[in-house]
Amino acid sequence: MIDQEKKHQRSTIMDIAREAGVSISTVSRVLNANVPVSADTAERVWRAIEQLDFIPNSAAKRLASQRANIIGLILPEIGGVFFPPMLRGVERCAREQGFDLLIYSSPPTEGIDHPHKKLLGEHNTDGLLVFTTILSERELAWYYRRGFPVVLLHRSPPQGMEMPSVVFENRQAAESLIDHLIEAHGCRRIAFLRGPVENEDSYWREAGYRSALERHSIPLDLDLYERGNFDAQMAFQAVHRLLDKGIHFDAIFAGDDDSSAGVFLALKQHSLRVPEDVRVVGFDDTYIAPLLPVPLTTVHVPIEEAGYEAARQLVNLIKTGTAQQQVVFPTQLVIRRSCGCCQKGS
Amino acid sequence: MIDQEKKHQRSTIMDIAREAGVSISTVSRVLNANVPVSADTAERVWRAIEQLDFIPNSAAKRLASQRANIIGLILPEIGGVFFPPMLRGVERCAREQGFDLLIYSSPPTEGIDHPHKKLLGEHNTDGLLVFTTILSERELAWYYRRGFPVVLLHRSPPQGMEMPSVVFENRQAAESLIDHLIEAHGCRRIAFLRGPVENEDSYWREAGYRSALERHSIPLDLDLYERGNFDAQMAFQAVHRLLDKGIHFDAIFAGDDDSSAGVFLALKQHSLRVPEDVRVVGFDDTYIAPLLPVPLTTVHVPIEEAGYEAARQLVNLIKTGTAQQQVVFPTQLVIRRSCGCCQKGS
DNA sequence: CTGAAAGCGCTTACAG
DNA sequence: CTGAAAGCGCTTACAG
Repeated sequence: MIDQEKKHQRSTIMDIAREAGVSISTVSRVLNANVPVSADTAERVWRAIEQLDFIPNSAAKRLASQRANIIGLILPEIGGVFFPPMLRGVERCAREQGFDLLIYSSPPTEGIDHPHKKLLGEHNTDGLLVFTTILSERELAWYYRRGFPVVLLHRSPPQGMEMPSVVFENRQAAESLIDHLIEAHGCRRIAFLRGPVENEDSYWREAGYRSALERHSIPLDLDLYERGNFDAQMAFQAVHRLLDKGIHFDAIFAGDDDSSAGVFLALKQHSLRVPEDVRVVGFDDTYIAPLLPVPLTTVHVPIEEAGYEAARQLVNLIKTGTAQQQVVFPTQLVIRRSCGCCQKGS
Repeated sequence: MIDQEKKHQRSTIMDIAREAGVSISTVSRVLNANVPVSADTAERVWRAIEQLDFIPNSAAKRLASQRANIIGLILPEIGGVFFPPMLRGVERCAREQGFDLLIYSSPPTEGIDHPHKKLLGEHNTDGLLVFTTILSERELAWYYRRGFPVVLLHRSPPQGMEMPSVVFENRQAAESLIDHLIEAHGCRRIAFLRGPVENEDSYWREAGYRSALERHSIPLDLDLYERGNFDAQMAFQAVHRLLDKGIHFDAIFAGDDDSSAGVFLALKQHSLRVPEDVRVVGFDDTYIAPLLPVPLTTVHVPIEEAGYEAARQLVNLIKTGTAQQQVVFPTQLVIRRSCGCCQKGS
């Protein structure tokens, strides 16, 4: 067991003022550099700060200034390969802007009324970054009514709320992915693993899938439509269901990269080869895409950049009261080998 | 562009006091439930709180109580598959304990003196969770001298500092992993990809590797010793270097699971089959282990549990001034197929 | 069980 | 350019 000593006495702005022979107002001014201060006063103050190893107390600062300089990030759960780059982007921006980052990952909370308002809000942050569907429309409205800065990431604002949002181009990219399978590889029976039901990315990827089929006059076959949930485990089971039902397909659009990993595993257990027997495509181009059993054909999504940008918009909204209505990040088809391309190439 | 309305006026403890017809002291007491309050006063206060949708201002609370109820987590960088479960554990514990979680991921900062002390410390948190080598010994000492609560995760305390730490059993597990390759599969030339130089896990995994070789009278061959850095990219290059130099080996201990992914890729490019030509083992048992081209034989490390436990120790240290000196989590060999076991089995 | 009052460590008009 | 003073919204001895 460790028994910790008494706490060391921190120095305050008053100690600095005394040491430098000025008032605390002046110390505050040199710290914040928002008002002109004579060079040699500043010099003396800095020396005192250095000497006493002074770091301003954030709670006092926040209380007095009515600004927290904290942004909150709230997301449904921390997992998969998608989350780290997003957080990296958010964190980098926060640091650059001098904001602290408070993070909450919340398990599903069905039926509870506004479960989050006590965790993250005007009482402890200046604004909130909200990832996908973690907050219900009612909860978003709660913040919105108060004029509390919120930026949505991977989600568009609900009807009637003008909230800035950062999203991706999903539909077109999904369409070209499916186009590629049909046109370059002659696929006609492309299974689709749908993502989470409420998820917007999921919705648009499906729209792209449907539209590609339609443009090529391939009727939608509901047998080929399965639940994937953007999750390797679920995808694994979904493919097993398809195979157990004896459904035939020549390709699978897994919905995202994580799901593709589960797809590979299930196919292998049934001794189906990729891409010879079944072609597989994902979405996101996370770091596992090139590492999968067959390098994955997928769509590149600039996840870290989007995280950064969302934080940027939030800081703008906090500081200036304005932000861009919607930022849509472009995505890009990445052809590797799981679709059947480059069979013998590098 | 979005232009946000004026901010909504938040209610304070004074509004509640007025509404409930009591003093602010009483409101504070029912909120904190640390002092007896008569049932019907409490009732009235709660009603007022409900009605005015009151949430106490954390900055004021922190300033007045001299407790932040925030723990800080500081780590070198956010990436790989290791990070999400760790953060999930930390976050879950923080939430359960009513602590906010502040997170800093810092790029390498060589040569700067105490670069972190302004980011995370007594001025904005109650204590710090420090992951691996992100803080230098000097920086740790800086916090230590002040009696600031710090718990180390994946790292033992430096000489002379009694800091609680949460670590894993690496050495024995690595040894059994290598034992298995030698005894069950007759390997004699086992390449080793070392992790980051300063990393403690890396150090002990190497110790286990060496000791297994020694116990089987296999001389250590430095040709088989490469830099891996716990990273798929680096591992990929390392394996290429080995092969380009024409060095022969019958197995690779990749150092961790991420590295194994890079190893698979490099071997495939050289048309070497796993496990027929080369057996591969990893460490950590992250979620990609079963998803790799050949399900990975590795060592299970309870990452999320350790994150949770580290946060738990930190909260203890903050609240009671005491914590366990060191918590060592057991690890466990997980045999899959990349070592050559279960060739035709499930 | 309850209230009045001091105090936490800053910021920021207001004077000068 | 600088200082004195009020105030941010809570907590917590101190009395009663």
